[in-house]
Amino acid sequence: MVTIKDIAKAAGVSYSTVSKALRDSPLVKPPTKKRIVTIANDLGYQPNAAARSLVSKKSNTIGVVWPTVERTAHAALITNINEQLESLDYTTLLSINKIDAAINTFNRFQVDAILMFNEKGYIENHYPSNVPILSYGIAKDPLYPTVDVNRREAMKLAVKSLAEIGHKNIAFIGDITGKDQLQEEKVVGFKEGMKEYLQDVQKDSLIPAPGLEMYDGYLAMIKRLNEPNRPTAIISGSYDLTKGVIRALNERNLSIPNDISIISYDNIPQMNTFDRPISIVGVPNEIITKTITNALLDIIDKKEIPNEIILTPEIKMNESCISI
Amino acid sequence: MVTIKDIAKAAGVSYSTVSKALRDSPLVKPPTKKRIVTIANDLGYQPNAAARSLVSKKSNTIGVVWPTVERTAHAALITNINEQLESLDYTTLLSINKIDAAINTFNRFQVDAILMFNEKGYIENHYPSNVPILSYGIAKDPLYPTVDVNRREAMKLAVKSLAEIGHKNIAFIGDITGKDQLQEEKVVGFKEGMKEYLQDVQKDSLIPAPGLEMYDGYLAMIKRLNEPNRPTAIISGSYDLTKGVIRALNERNLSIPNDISIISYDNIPQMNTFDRPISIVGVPNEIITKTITNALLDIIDKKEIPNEIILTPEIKMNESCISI
DNA sequence: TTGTAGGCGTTATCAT
DNA sequence: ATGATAACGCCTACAA
Repeated sequence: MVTIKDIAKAAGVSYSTVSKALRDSPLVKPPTKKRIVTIANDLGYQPNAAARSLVSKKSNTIGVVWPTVERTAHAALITNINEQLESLDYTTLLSINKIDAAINTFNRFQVDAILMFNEKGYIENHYPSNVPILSYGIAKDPLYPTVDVNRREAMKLAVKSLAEIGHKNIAFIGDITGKDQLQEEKVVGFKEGMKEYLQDVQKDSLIPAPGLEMYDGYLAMIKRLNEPNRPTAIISGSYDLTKGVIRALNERNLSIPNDISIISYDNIPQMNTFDRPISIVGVPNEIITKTITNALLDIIDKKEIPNEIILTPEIKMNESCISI
Repeated sequence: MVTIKDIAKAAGVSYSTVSKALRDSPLVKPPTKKRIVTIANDLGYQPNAAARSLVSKKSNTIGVVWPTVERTAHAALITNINEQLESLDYTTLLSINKIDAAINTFNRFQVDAILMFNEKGYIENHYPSNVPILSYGIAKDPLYPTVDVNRREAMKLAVKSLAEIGHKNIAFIGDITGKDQLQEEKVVGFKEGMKEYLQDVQKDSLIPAPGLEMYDGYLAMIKRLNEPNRPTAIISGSYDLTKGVIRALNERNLSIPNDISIISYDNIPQMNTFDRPISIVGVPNEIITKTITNALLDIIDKKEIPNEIILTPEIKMNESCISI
């Protein structure tokens, strides 16, 4: 392992000069600086994070608690956040350990902040941590400052938009079991919308998907199509479900939008990869990640941030929906 | 942040005694030790990883380079490895940055070893690193010690087993584009097996799946079933594809194994979640992870390890295959 | 403009 | 059995 002392020796200067040079301090003459930097590169110098954060109390690192790798739902989010933080000179480290273990690890490593993915929609415990924590998920009486998306509003918005162009028989497809709070919010929003903008939710307006994968959407939709009273519009709870729904409609030779209009939740770039445009409702991915990144930087700087940052969804209607 | 000095003050001892007590050294009297530990807990003491690894040159941490979170293929592997390392008192940290950036980060943090997921099947560059690197993926002329699975052998084994019970019309379903070396190995193995144990590969013995997800398997299989000369046995390239194949067969009212026998690659626990047993070929997940964990520990201890550790697949035949 | 010295939290080697 | 002290690699006043 090559240290600044090695560089100092090679450059014939003191190691504090090296330290300054490498941090591009104006206190060192350009030629000296240049020489030192060159030598550092030649030697393949890597600053020692341990030593650095020991003295500076800063690691320029963000820890992400991510207990369930298997769920790809948030992968796009993390990829994005990672990129943004990198451009800000922060390193992102992930831990897939249990929440408490992960938080412990990040405390020992003195990361500057912790981002906690609150996947199930609730956090049971308050975990002791010297490092500030930001949570992403449902913001109901949150133990930590929380960034969340107003899923309820998103669904109401979708219903409203469809009602405005004459739809009455609208169905929601998604997880309606109530086990996952994040999903439950969508159901509630849908119901509220139906009550507000139309008469009420008919029983069969909820199409239960056994899971949130594409295939679940496919199966659920096929099942629904075999029953009477076909809806004129579908609101899908997620991108993957939408994929399945489209496949089911294709299989039955039903046209979007002539037979069925469709709006999908999840405002992510992948939504544009369908063979036809699909109307979208949700908070754009970049807005979510930008918000999280900024909040992270703010809590690092010990700025006051609101305890709940609730993002408002947008709707992008296009030719996947027609008036009726 | 509470340090050992704070504890020392509170306990009325020197901080070096505290250090010993916390590391459970025999050099400190039991009562003193107990008192110190209690105080440490009360104060919520967390050892500082930076200071510790600075002096001990050890961080008890493994860095995992994982450039593509979106691919769930290795999620089960990582989860397992993480658990095993945790039980050995090692912490696992993931980075989804580009390979070179990730390796840099881990070098700065002085992790004890780096595990690199070689997802595409090849590593282009040799990345400078003071920390030893272990790679998981194709071991062809590897730049780093590598753990890999003999996918080729797995496919040959599958063909052999089917040939032995009388099958002649065997088809392989998977990625046959040759773009992914890991997948290509399977194709080669299948072809070799067909040549060795039967006459040859017929053209339509390869069923091309556009991707590796369940739905790809479903589509590809449906397409194949619409063509003449139905195979009597299918060898599937992955767990997800198998899910799709089964769905397609169900849809066409074809019975496993009466109409078609089936063997699937991927020896993972999830294989047991089908509604019927499916024959499996591959290296059991735990063996892969055990091997990786052990190799990691070995390179940390600077033990010599073979440059390539190629794992030999097993086959578990069951009632999803019948004689013909 | 450069060098010296103190300290970050911890471990390990000495003394006491 | 306990305490003092040097060292790990780096940063930052401060001195020269």
